[in-house]
Amino acid sequence: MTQLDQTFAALGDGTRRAILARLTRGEAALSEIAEPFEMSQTAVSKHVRVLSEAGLVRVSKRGRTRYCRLEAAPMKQAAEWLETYQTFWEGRFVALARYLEENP
Amino acid sequence: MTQLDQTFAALGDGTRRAILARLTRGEAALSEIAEPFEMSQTAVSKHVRVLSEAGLVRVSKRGRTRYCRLEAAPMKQAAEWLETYQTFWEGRFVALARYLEENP
DNA sequence: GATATAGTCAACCAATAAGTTGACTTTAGA
DNA sequence: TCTAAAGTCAACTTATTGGTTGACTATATC
Repeated sequence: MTQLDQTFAALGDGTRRAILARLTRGEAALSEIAEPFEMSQTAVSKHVRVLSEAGLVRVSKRGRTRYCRLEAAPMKQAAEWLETYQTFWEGRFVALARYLEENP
Repeated sequence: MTQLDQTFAALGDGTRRAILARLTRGEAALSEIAEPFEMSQTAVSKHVRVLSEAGLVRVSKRGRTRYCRLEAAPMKQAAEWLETYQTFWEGRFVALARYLEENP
C-alpha cells in the first residue's frame, strides 16, 4: 500500500473521520476520543492505530494515558491528487484536454 | 456507507485511481481499461463496479461494449472535506483555533 | 497495600474485499 | 452461419476489516 492508498483508505470510514474532526479541537486522550462512540475502547483504539499507521495521528504516551494528535500532512498529497480532477467536476474539460494534449 | 465513505474508500486503491486517471483522457471501453493491468478483466470489471457504485464512473452500453466515463462530481465533497484540514497541514493552527473559539 | 483507571493484547467472529476460473450471453464480423 | 470478442455471472479462495470479549500490564490514587 502506498501512502496515498493508506490515506484514502483511512479516510473511508466515518468513525475515523470523526476522530480526526475531534482532534482538530486539540490533543486528546484515547479514552476521551472513545467516549462519544458506541463501541468498545478497543475498537476505537484499532481505528486510531489505522490512522496512526497512515501517519494521520501521532500517539504519545504520558503516564498511563495515550495522547493523540492530528498529523494532517499526509492529507496534502490526497488533496493534491483530488485537485487534478477539479476541472472535471467543474465541467471545464476543454482546458484540461488542451493541457494534456500539450503535455503528453 | 455515506457518499463520503464510498468516495474515499473507492480512492483507496491504486488500481482504481489508475482507472480514473485513464478516464481523464476520455471515455474508454472496459477492455481498453483492463488492458494495461496484470489481472483478469473480471477483476477490473469489479473495480469499475466499485467506482460506478461510488458515482465516480458512469457506464453506458453500446453494442457489446461497455464504455466508461469519468464522473468527478463526488470528488468535490471529498476535496472540500480535506480542505477543512488545510490549515493544519500548513501549520496555521492559530487562525483555526481562534475561528473555532469564536464559532463553537 | 488495595483499588480504580488507561490501555494493550490475543483470540475469536462475521462480513467484505480482491482476486481467480469456467461457463455463459450477446453482439460483430468473415 | 461460424467464430471471435466483450462482457457478465456464479462459485470459490484467501486476506483484511471492524467489531467483540476476557485476561493482562502499567500507572494513579486512596
